[in-house]
Parts: sequence; structure tokens; C-alpha cells
Amino acid sequence: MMTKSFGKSDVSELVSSLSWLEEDGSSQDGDESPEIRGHHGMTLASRMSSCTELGSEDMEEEEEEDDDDEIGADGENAPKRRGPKKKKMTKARQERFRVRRVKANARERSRMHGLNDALDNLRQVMPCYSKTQKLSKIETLRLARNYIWALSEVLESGQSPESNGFMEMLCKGLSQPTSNLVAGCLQLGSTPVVLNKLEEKCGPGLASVTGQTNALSFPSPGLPSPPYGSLEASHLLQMKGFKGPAYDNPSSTDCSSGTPPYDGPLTPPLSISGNFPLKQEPSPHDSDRNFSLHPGHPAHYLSSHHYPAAGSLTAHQAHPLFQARFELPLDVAFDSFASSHLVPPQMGSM
DNA sequence: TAGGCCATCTGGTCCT
DNA sequence: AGGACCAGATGGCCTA
Repeated sequence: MMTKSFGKSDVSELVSSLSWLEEDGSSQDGDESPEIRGHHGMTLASRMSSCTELGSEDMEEEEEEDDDDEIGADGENAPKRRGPKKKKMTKARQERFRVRRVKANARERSRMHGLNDALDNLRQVMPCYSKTQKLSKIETLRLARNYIWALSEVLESGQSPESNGFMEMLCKGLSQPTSNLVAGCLQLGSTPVVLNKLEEKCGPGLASVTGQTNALSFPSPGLPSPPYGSLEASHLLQMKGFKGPAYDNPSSTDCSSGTPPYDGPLTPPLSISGNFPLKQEPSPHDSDRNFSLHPGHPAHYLSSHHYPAAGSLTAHQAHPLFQARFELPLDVAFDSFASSHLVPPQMGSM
């Protein structure tokens, strides 16, 4: 069997393609001109826009102008207008515009629904998923980005998905409620024992080997959370007396707004070139679960199988997500990745 | 009540 | 001409 290493540069491309997520919260609004942004206030731009947004009235006006023009053109002393002659806005043409606009609206609506469906699919493969309390769009994207990054780290360095570092990566740049949510989810199903101490002694891999996890007492996901976005994972960990292993970022920005600034550059350790279109495949556990670490999600799988390091997975061991949900991408088949990039497990490593 | 999030409408641009 | 995509504007809903 051929083995290839799972190159860092590949995934860093992938994740860096999401680098806009690092930009500060204002980026979600997509502009930097506050004078035209005011929340619900009417601004110059919007007034101008609202002057022109009444399509049909506008068109009627235009039609009248055209009519005038025509009259003028017919007249003797009227100045001739240069340039291409405007098509006359006849009633029929006007109606065609209206119909086209209505159709365009419908298309746009369904396009956005498709986008939202895709986001929902994405939410379903995130470490925490709830039908009742959905992550916002921006948080979903950020978490997804972190998730890819964190899983890459698991594969590359054998970091335990139950380690503090894993969760820190997941929570990086997320709002506080989302961070709490993720932390809460990762906590579910774990055995809150003194593993923390064990891990301190024996290294981060131990938790996985023994099947135990760190006891992290974060607020339950459903509970009210403190002011939005002021903590990140490292802060949470510090609150509980944890040391952020490798991902502490002392200079992390205070996320005091709704969508916190994405602090610090992420330089993911791995890279996967290619796309991984997801099949819609709702987990059977979705319906009866509130928040949880999916039994089917990669982190859970990785943690229950303890991948010691990159290159020690077999295809048949690969997470179902990798095997079943990833279809053949544009240039890299993940199947072939799974079968050709991974080597048989080392006995005794699981 | 302010602000966050969202859905929808709309006009512009690019492409077929 | 028409469709896809995008970004701005707007208003509704919800929560702190």
C-alpha cells in the first residue's frame, strides 16, 4: 500500500482560504463606511436607493420621459438627444420587467435557501449541533474553520481530540456563548475524573488511551451566558485553572461585540487540497439529542479510537465522515486518500 | 431600546 | 435576454 504524508501546506491553503473569518466583527457587514451603515436608520445612500427602488413607478416615470422625448423629437426645436436612443418603456416592456424581477426574486430566494441548507448541513457535522438552538451563520463558518484546523492537528500531531488544545482550537475566535456551547458539548459524555492530572503527568495522549477525558466544567449550553464574546477558550481554560498548551494567545482581542473579532492568525498545521462536498446524511442521533458531541463526528471517532499520529489510520478505520460523506472531489478523491495515504494501525496503539 | 441576526427585495455586474 | 452571483437596504424578530 502506498503511503503519503498528509501535507501541512495542503490544509493551510484550505484554512487560509477562510482567512476572512479572522477579520474583525465588522467584516460580516462587509463594509467600513459607518456613514452608510447605520443600523435601521435612513442614510443618504439608502434614501437614494429608496428613491429608485420603486421599480414600477420609476419605470412609469421613465416611460413618461420617453414619451416626452418622443414628443420632443417630433417637435421642431427640441434638442436632439445624443447617444443610443433609450428603448421606449411600453406597458408590455414594463410588464416584462416586472415579471423578470419577480422571477429573479424567486430565484434569489431559492438560492439563499440553498445556501442556508448548505449551512445547515455544515452545522450538522459540527461538534455541537442542535436543531433548537442553531449557531449563527458566521459562528458556523468560524467553528467549521476551527474544526478543520483542529482535526488536522489531531491527524498530524496525534493531539488528542479531548485535549485542551483541541478545544482551544475549536473555540478560537468564537463568541463566548458559542465557546461555551462547544465546551459544553465536548464535555458531554466524558468522564469527569482526575484525568487532567494524569495527562499532566503522562502527556496529552493518555486521556485517549484510557478512554477518559478532561473534566471541564463549563456552563451548560442552554444556560444563560455571561456577556457576549469576552472570553475565548484559553480564557475559559484559565478560569478553570487550565493551562492552554500550545494555543494560548495572550494577546487575544477582547471580543466585546456580538461577533467577536477573529483574533490572531491561524496557521493550520495541515492542508488538504481539494474539496469535500458533503452528502446530506442526517445523523440518526440528531433528533433525540440536544447538544452533544456527535457519536458520529470525527472528534468523537478520533477520541474513541485514539489516533496516535498522522499516517496511522487505515481506510476502514477512517471516520465515516471521511469515507461516506466525502464524495470524489475535483482533483483529489478522499477515498483514494483514505486508502492510499493511510497505513495499517500499529498494534497496541489503539 | 439598542443591537444582533435573519430573510427578502433590489440593482449591478458578469457570463452564456 | 436571461440567469447566477453579489452587496446594499430594509424591516421583522429576539434578547440583554
